[in-house]
Amino acid sequence: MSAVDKSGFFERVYDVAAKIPEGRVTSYGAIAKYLGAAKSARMVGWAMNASKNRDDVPAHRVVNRNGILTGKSHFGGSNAMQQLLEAEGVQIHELKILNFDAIFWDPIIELNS
DNA sequence: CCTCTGACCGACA
DNA sequence: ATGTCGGCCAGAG
Repeated sequence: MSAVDKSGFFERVYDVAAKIPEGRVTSYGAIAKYLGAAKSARMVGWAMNASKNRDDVPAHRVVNRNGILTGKSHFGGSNAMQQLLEAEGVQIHELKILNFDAIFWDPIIELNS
C-alpha cells in the first residue's frame, strides 16, 4: 500500500485529502476518524495549514462537520475557498455548503469499499 | 527543555 | 437547546 511511509500524522492527512474527488467535500473529523484519531480533528485542520506546502492537498475541499468553511479565513484572507468550491459545482451560501449532505465524501466509506 | 496554541469534535450539565 | 471542557499531535517561542 502506498502512503503511510512517513510515520507522521500529517502525511496520512495529505494522502486522504489528496484523494478527495472534485466537487466533493469532507470534514476534519471524518479524516481524523479514518486515521483512527477522531479526537485529533484539530490536528487535521492544522495539517491543512502545513498543506500549503503541498500542491496536491485541496484544503478548500475540507470543512468542519457543520459544512461551514471554517478555514476560509486561512485561505489568503479572501473568500477564495468558497470561490474554488463553487467553481467545482459546490453550492455555498455564506460559507455554508447547502447540499453538504449530498456531496459529503467520507474516506471511511469511499476508501473502504 | 518546557509551555502554549491551533482550520475540530463529542460529551456533559 | 446552549454553553463549557477535555482530548489528541505537532510545531514555534
